[in-house]
Amino acid sequence: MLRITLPDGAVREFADSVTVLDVAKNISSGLAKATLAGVVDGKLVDASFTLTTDSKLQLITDKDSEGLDVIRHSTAHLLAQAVKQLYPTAQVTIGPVIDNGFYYDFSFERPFTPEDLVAIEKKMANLVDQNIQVERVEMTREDAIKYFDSIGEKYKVEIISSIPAGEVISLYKQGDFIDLCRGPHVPSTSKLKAFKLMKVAGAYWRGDSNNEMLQRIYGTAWRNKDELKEYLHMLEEAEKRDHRKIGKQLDLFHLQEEAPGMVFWHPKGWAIWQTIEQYMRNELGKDGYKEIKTPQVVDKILWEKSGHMQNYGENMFLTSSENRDYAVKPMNCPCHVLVFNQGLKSYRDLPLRLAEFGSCHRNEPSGALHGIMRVRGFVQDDAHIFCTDEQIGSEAAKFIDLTYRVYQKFGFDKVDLKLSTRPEKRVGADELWDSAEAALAKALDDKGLPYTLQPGEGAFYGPKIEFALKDCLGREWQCGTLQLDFNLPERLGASYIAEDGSKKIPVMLHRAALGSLERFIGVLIEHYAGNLPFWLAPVQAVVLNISEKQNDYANEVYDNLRNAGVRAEIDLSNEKIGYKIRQQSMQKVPYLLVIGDNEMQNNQVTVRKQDGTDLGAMTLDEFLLLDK
RNA sequence: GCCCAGGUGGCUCAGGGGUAGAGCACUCCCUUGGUAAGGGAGAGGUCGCCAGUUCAAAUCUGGUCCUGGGCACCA
Repeated sequence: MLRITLPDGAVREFADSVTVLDVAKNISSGLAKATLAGVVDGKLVDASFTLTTDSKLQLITDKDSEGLDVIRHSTAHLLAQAVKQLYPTAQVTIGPVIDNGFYYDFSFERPFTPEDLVAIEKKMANLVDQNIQVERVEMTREDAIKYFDSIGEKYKVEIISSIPAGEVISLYKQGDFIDLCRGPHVPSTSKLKAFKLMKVAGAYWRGDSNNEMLQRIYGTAWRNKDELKEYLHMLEEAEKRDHRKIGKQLDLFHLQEEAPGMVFWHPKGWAIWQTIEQYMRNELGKDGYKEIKTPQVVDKILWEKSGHMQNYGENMFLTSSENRDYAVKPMNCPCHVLVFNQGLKSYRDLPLRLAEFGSCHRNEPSGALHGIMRVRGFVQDDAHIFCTDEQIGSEAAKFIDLTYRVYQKFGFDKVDLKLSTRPEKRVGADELWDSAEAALAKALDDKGLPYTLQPGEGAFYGPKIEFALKDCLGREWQCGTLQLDFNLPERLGASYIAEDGSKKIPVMLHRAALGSLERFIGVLIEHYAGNLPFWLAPVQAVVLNISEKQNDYANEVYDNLRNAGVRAEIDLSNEKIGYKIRQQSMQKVPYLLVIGDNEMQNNQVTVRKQDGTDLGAMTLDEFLLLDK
């Protein structure tokens, strides 16, 4: 007698052994049809899994997130099966589930073309129609290696060899296609109803750029056609928010090949920039930072002393003059230490917070560039805090507060936090790392902020906290950062006189809230789809006349707006009001001020918001109070 | 840096060995019109760059630069 306990506590009894699917059938035929897999005592298994002892069982259908993952995983196998049928010489490697879908990496003698994708997708649909059963087979390690070796799948052989001895080797067979896989999988290909192949891309075998480049086919898979359609629609909408597209439409900036990875800011884009910079300058002032400015081009010797030449040299732009070698600064930190080093410092001077909107250049690999999100020339809202060991915690807390305050102002409330701890290759005593990591973790915990731990991902000179924001396509961009540094002050000879009269080396905190302003503006544009809030909008209001008769009055309003500090423009062109409103609406201007005979007579303006709301007629003073 | 796909008027894109096309934008004229495109006329391109094949190259080939999607990278 076998007792199976279901999630609702109900117990069903069976003779001796029973499969997951049998249990589903025992409950209802509808459920049996919907069952994709099961969770037995916490472990995800196939629907064909046989239970032989009393167990807890949860049936998995496409309603469960595990079910969707199983669908995606099985769709990856379906892709591999289709590829093997169409191109028998292709070798299979790995095919995991990712956000919204899956990919599968192949080794093949020629690249897959977009036409190939169409053919493969067609073949996949055909295999679904055939309703092929998916079976699990277990093998010994030797047999599995022998088998994959015999069919020439050398990557699979390599994978099996790296599976720890003692682990069960499971294979999945659907028709004539057999793949090494942990599983579980859907019981038959007919369960896969909504998928689409998205793109081909190169990817290194085992993620190592020294290895062969494989061909990765990306796909998306869903529970049903409607969900698939919804996802594709979401992607289209996200593309409309792309900062590169909106940057062009709104005439904010451009990039061109004469300066790859460096931004040409246009008047409207620069207006956004200036607003942000001024705002940050003010916030930094509130927190006791002192702003400085340091050189762009600095003797190579400094970078050798700082360790940048050795550790970061490949990414630095070099130049020379009169037999002296220089580097264009990739970071501001060494220069800030040089400022700190001017004059004898006392413990009374600490914490010393030096801020700079410093322009940096990094020679990023060409393939890494991405709009204004990943560039070679950028400016950070950078600052370095020189402090004692004891001050690390409070300074970290103060900075986290600043960052959240600032993000909130810009409209971001979803931030991913990461704490990166000591890497294998590092400087500084372990006790120092212990206390530094603990100080950062405590600062986060004290504020009740959840974070992901990234063990070993810290910089060689200290642990760090990273603040990441997401772009419209879900890509994460690191913006804020807080890094402890026990190394650089010492290397560059920074010191202060402690309370007891001894000479000590200060700890240095590298920190930026927005990170690169270029990237931050890119994220902002996508976050708001170009509809920036009033305080950030490059053009805040446009004065529109109905006809020539109101030109003088319109100009007067326009002058008054600018005198009141509003970034205003005026359109007196010989066009109908509907046309002008369309033009300015597409430019995403927060307020349009319409002036006709009525307004002129009453000394008013009629205000139309960007979303189309008509706020009616009001005096200019009343308008100016709207966003106060 | 690596793999793949692109680069055609200001913008979005079509064309694809025989002397370059559309829509929008732009200029001028008519219209002075009340909340997302009024009408007419006109101007504008060495088809990314450099070679090669050809009687002839935007079109084919090679190289190169840039952009895009991934991968790798992001002390």
